[in-house]
Amino acid sequence: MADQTNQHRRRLPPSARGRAQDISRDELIIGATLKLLGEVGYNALKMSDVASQAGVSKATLYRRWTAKADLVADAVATLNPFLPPDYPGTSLRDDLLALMERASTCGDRSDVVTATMEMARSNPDLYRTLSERFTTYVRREMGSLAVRAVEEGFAALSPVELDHVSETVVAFVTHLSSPASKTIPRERLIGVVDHVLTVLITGSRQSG
Amino acid sequence: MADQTNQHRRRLPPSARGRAQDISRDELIIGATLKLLGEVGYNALKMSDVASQAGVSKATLYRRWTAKADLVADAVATLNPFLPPDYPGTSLRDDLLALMERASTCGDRSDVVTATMEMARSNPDLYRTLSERFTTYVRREMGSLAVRAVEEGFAALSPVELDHVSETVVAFVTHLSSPASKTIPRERLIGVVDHVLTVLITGSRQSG
DNA sequence: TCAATACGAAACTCAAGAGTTTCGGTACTA
DNA sequence: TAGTACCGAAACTCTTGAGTTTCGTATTGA
Repeated sequence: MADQTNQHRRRLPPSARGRAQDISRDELIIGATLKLLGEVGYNALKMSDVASQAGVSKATLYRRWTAKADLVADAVATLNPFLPPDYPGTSLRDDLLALMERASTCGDRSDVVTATMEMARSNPDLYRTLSERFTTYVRREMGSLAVRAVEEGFAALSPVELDHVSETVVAFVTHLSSPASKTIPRERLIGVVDHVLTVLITGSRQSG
Repeated sequence: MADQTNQHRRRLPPSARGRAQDISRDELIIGATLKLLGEVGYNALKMSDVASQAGVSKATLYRRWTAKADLVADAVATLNPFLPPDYPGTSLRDDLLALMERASTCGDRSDVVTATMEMARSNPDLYRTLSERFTTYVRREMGSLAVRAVEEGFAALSPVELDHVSETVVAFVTHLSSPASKTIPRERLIGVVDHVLTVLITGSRQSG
């Protein structure tokens, strides 16, 4: 599992001679970028705000990234914490819910989802990359859930069907990530799990 | 069915005396706005471009709308052609596909969907309004399709279930409206219809 | 006919914000 | 210890684009 994340890193290389760059500042800058990105979105994000939020000078920013778009691209690319959710394992339903919650919060940075949509038009490549990464993550997790579903006695899903269930999860997470509410109400996630995902996986709906 | 669309019209009222405004220019301006909005999105949309595209002077624009946001809001509000699709009526599947196609093209202006997402962050109210209108439209059409499904012998869907199917349609349409491709590939729509919507409505999947 | 307003064209004002530069000083390396 | 590159702070340049104003002309209602 090689890391393909660094493929498109846009951070400028530090110089060979002279005083070394303080690498710990990278982290501060990326963190500040993500925080502000979540709060105000891409267009309203100001480099000067990033600098002051990171406790760093603007010159330091531009010593590492040549442009705002590059910095943001690298920052968002950092959003890897697509760790497997803590599956309660009590039921398929509960596990699905756990997955939805994890996916919709992106590891505690839910607002970045809408910020990404905002960037989509001007940075289609970046959008595509993130979108694919996200889908891949969900698909992988859904695969393991599907295995468990079979163990619970449900008919197995074909790979194609699994793809569609995964896409459904992604579609709902992005759709529900409204810029209005910071977090997706839990009831809505439950509704999707009970009335959509469960139906797709088990192939039958309960009366109601 | 009163028209609630004009509720928030932001166009300035014309003066009582003096030369009358040429109302036919409104149409040109709105048209140009929608066209450019689809092409370049909201942020990159320039008022001067709208003016020249409409064959109108910038002064004329500002005689009618005080700000870019207002013009765009009115323009997007125009996007009412949420007419019922031409249902082929040959099968539930075909009708679903027709609905998906209609919804995803918004009456031939598919790009506006992604432009709307771009505006979501800075204009949450506008986004909410459009989103609700869209959902309402899909929900209404889905209702009539559900009736037909019952006639074909499928178990009836509860209102709650119908809501979720409708939301699924909306989620997929917005999700598939990538800024990359102008139109959503038909195969993808078919995939969603066959592997998601049909399953949700009929409550069973064919062997995959 | 006349006052009021619309129209296009084009020059204009203004604010915001990206990116740069300078400076006084610090830290690393050879 | 000399040279180089780092750092923060702050002033700076420049572009972009929204919104305004002016002017010469065309309409309209009274």
